[in-house]
Amino acid sequence: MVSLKDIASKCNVSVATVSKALNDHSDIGAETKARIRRTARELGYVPNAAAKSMKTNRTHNLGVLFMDDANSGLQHDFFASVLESFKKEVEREGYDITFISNDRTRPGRTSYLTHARYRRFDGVIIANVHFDDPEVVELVKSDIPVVTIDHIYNDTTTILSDNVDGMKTLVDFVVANGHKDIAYIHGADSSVTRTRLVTFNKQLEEHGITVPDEYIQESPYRDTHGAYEKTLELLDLPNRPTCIFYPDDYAAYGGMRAVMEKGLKVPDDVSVVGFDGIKVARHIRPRLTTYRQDADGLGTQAAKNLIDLIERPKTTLIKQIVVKGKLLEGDTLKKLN
Amino acid sequence: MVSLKDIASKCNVSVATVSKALNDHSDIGAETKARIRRTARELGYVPNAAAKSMKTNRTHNLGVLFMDDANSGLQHDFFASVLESFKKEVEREGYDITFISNDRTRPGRTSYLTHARYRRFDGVIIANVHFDDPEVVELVKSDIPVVTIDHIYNDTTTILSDNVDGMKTLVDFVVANGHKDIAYIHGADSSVTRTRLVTFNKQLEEHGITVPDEYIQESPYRDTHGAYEKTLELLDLPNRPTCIFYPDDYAAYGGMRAVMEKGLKVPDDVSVVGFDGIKVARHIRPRLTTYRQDADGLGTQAAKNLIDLIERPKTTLIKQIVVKGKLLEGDTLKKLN
DNA sequence: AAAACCTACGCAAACGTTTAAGCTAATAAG
DNA sequence: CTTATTAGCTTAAACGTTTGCGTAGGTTTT
Repeated sequence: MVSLKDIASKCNVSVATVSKALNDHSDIGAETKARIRRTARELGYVPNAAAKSMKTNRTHNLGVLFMDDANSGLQHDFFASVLESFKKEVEREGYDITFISNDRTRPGRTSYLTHARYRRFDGVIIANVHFDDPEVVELVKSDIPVVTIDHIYNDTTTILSDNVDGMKTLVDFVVANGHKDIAYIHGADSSVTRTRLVTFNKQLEEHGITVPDEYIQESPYRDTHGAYEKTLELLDLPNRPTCIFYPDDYAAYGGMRAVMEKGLKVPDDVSVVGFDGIKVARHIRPRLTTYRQDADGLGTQAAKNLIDLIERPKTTLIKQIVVKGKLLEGDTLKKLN
Repeated sequence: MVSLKDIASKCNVSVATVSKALNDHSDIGAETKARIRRTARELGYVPNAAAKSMKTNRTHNLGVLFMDDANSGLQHDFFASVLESFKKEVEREGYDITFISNDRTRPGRTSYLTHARYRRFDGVIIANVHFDDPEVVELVKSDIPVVTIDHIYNDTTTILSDNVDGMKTLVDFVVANGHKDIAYIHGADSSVTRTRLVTFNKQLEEHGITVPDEYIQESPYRDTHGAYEKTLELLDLPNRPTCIFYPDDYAAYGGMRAVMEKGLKVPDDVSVVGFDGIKVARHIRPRLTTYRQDADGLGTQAAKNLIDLIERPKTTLIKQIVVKGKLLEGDTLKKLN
């Protein structure tokens, strides 16, 4: 590997001069600069990120921490979308991204924070983990700039999908279509889940609709089978709901399966409403009626804010940024009026 | 950040001793070692990957290069699965992964190879890119250990999905179910596409079936709309096929839509066969009949072989490893006999 | 013509490691 | 009792950068 030293000796200047020339410092003569740069190009010089980072204390490398319950990792559509746009945005600013390994079973593994320190990440984005995990909390509380997705900590910038708007929008839409018997299979307990559930109840109340207890069920996120079974229970109810809300689109597909297997039709007999707006759903008939979270927006906002936090720590505030999604009208909601 | 130096002065030993103690060298006394290690723990010492890499010329960091035509990035199910298992496997061996940025439009960007050199990746995995892109070729030809997915270069270890087996299996299965009029909408030209197409024709020939030219159509990978339109054309043929093969599962869904919109039924009127085995397809009815590529196997093999290449260069051969998938029977193929 | 000021470069230290080689004192061998 | 051996530690150089400070020579100001 060719280093500054090689260029220096070839140009008969000092290493310092070469460094300054390549970094375009003002105290190097124009023709010297040109000569050094030409030589650098000729020799195929590539700077060494490690050496650079030792001096500058900046790696231009960001850590990504992610893990969901189902351990779906990168196959989690929503997270993949967020990460993809995050990646694009940070790359524009010259940053790379590296995963913080989350294999908790590996012998000799280090904590998330230790890993982040080892790699000297300039910042970290955290999504979809167990936010109350002590290791996650430790990382969040450290001096490393952090942006979280969909979870609020004190003193940490958070990018939130607008779950309130989402649930309100869906409820309003469903009610506007004449539904009154609306069930909700919500996800496992988390701040997001609570927000949605509270909003669900509140918004229906606004419309003067009360929800019987047995209409509210719980099933993990992205668990088609769980949703399938809960749906069967709901369908067996004497007062069968006309519409069922699901925690996410995957679950909704599980629910649709249950409906069909009962010999019923979506949406003629039962309407189905998802949450997420996974990409593939647009390509499948019937199209799911759902609330599309703006994953791209979340990723981009996360990137911008994290970089601000890193590069302009003095002037950057800790913020909570809410990103609206939008209703995706599909074919799984029946018009009752 | 606490460094070896801090530990050294606290323990009244030299920095060298600390380094050796932490790396368990044999020429440090047992009690000294213990004392140093305890102090390191107390001070919260975390080694500096950059400094380490400068001395050892190893970063324990691997580059990931990926881009598909549709620019779906991480949202590409198949690649996400491959990458996920690759990631898990390399993390077990103490490696991290970092993306090689592929935004070709960014001003001041560097080539893939330059990026890889800048970060001093120990190795690189390449998937789904334009394999004849000069920048990719440059990277492959460099001295950096490389493993490619689904594309063969000379002198590069490749992990291949068994497209021959896949297509044979599908053809055999479809023919065994009594189909004789089988159309194939294949993907855009690539080595994978060619392999599948050749095998498709050959295997049908084996069964004594000839395929009319108009049954062979082209539509890009993962393009539901393209597949939709080609399917419409096929359905308008006087000799309408009884079964249509698609380049991938996404495309298959596009095809199914076309069938439905024509007022026909899958599989009663037209059978549909995909390729890939995307995860979500298992949750949606009707279940797609397809060939599930073993993405996990590909990722794991890629990881193992890349690490071998890095850690045991002398004794590791350049290989081409074929990973079989398996037939996924769904509900989209009609039994005609 | 002396004083002040640029311009363009070099010097050297520093970042945090690793490691070959050297040194000292204690122990084992002859 | 001398001499080789060994255990345990230190010294110092090196990896490839960046950057504050120094300085020599030239140019401008008084």
